[in-house]
Amino acid sequence: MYADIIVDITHEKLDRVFQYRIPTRLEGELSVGMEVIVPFGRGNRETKGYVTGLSDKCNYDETKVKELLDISRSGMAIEGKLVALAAWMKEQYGGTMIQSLKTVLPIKQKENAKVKKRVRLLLDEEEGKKKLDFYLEKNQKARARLLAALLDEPILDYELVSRKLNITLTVIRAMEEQGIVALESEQVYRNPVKGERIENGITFTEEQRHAIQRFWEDYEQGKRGTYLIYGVTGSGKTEVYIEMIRRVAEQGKQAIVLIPEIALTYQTVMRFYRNFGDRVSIMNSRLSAGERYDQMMRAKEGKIDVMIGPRSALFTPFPNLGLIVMDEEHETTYKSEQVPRYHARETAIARAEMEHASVILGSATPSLEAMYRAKKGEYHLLEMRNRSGMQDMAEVYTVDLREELKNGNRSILSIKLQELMADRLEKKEQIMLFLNRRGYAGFISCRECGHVIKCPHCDVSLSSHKNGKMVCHYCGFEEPKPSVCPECGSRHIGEFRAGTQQIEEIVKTLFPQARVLRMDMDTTRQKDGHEKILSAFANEEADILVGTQMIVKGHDFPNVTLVGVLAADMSLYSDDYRAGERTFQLLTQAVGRAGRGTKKGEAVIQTYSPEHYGIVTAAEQDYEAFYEEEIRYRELMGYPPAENLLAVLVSCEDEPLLEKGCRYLKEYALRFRKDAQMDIIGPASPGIGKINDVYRKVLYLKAERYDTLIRMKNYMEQYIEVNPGFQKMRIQFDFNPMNVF
DNA sequence: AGCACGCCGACT
DNA sequence: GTCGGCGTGCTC
Repeated sequence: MYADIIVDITHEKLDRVFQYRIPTRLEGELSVGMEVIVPFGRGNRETKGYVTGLSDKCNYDETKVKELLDISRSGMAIEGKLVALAAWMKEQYGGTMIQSLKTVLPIKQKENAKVKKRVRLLLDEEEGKKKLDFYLEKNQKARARLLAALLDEPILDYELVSRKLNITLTVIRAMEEQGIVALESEQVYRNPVKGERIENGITFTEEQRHAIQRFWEDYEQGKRGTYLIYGVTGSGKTEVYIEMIRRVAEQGKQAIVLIPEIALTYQTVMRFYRNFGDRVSIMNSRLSAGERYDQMMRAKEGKIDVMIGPRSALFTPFPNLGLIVMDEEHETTYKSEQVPRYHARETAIARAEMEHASVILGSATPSLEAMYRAKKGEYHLLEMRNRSGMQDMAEVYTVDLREELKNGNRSILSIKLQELMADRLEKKEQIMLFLNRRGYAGFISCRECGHVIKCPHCDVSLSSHKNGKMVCHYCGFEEPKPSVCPECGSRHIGEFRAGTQQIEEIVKTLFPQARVLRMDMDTTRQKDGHEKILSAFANEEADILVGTQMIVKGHDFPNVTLVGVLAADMSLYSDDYRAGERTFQLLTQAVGRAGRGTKKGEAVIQTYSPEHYGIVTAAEQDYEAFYEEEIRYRELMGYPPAENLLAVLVSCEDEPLLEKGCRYLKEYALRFRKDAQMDIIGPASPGIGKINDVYRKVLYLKAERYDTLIRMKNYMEQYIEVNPGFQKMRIQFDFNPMNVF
């Protein structure tokens, strides 16, 4: 037996697997994720390493393979656990072990290393000059070079010495032994935010107290689990998280708080700072690699109790993890779009199980997955239905755009919305106009009757292609675009097209006196564009903010009393099975933006399908009703979470070969399904059929049980590895995908 | 990163 | 010859 080992993860050149023979006495004892001691390099010095795989074949010159020495009992603590998590991720989501390890372990980068090594001159100037003459005389060039530089500047960065002066470590060591220089390292931690701890005697509502108590009773008894806090906007979820974390931290354990990147605002962070002082740290994409690494080291050394950050913060190397909080659990950014395509929710639960910690999921509009599991009893459901403040929910009007057309209004702004806008401008209150383009993929709909063309097999909208056809992204079904509506015969059928720029223009012509701000991909491209626009709007430098979904997340604008959702259908008829869920979430958030201050808010939802349950339930702010309806659809169609879906993305430069490969793969998979319940649909063309001259195809496997899909993934991975025909093809797996390819 | 190997100039 | 210093390249 042989073991794949990666040695201590510090150096780029060593960031690959080395194979070692497993001594008979350790056979059966060794498993993936363990920390071991191996002889390494010419001197066979003992080095720490991690087992990343086990096999009975030797892929290297048999005579050069060494035997591994022992299992390391000491450092088994943190990295070992994360390596085990990486192994779980590889098995769960596919890809290579190295890819998983890289997402899990903080990589020390050369110039950003935690310890900054410096070389210091120990001699005074006179002695130094004498020594320099001596070196020059003896023609010891490297030493002379270093000493000359040090006489100029007595302390030099090691980095500079080795790069610019081209002095190797051996030279420095030799001079160190002679007492001429010293090599020292200084710990420099960079802490991105400072704040002081303020104890606040907070009083909880009945619901908040109940949620905390439920969690804490279990925790004190040593019971760990996953809890879903379903709490409406304004019910005070953050205070609950903070209290739970405080109690866990008091027991000497640490907590990770995951939030969607976009919600990582100054206000959120300050709330945690006020409670945990400098025992809390933040991760975000704006931190440099070095700062990130420093945060990880602080965590590892027990210098902080709480780490806040997006998806990647899940891998904080806490020695004694007690709790993982995932706020806005339904957000799609928790799913990684790179291999391994892991979902932070599942991965958090897996990590918590491995390290005996609990997980708190929180949302005002829980994902179908989370609520489904909660209802099945896998998660504990904690509800908070009342707002802790006094403000009432906004009044919502649903406008039928088909009626508008009948009444001769062809504008994107309905009469109702125009009236309300005029009223707000008069009262000097603010307005948000929201165009939910997310997941928008050019569906075909009738402007007169609202009919949308769908796939007869998959019950998702067909996407319009430039070649005059409509296709299904799941099964590949194709049909020519119709010229009249198959429902009502109207000629007003076509692609729904509207952009934020056009809306801005229309608003400006209708209300020339209004100050309009636009926020979309174009206007936020520059650095901090996002923040600039939002703070300008918050300072009431504009009356109307027009934008895509990015305007409805986070930020509170107390003076906004009107929200207009211009075309709710855009996300409703995107081409994947999560369209309804996404629409409900976006509408709920959008409506929630209105009337956050003292004044009551109103919202207008414009749509061609006012009877669609996603829209009706969002207008009524009725999550329960939405969930019941949506889960029925998922069950009927076999979509997650009722069943499980695995997208297999195959790509290849050679198109005919790709098609052949997909057919083979499908046949092979069908042969191996044995008695397991499983369907395969496709191959279909993904949204982008070709990237950089590489063609792509997708197969979807649908199964009742998740482990059936994992087994199929493993079969397929094996199959393409041994079959030389697949050499030129790349294959990627995506479990329960959030987006269509 | 850390170690040995081999090249090169200086000195017995 | 051979000794010590220095740069290069490899590590299962």
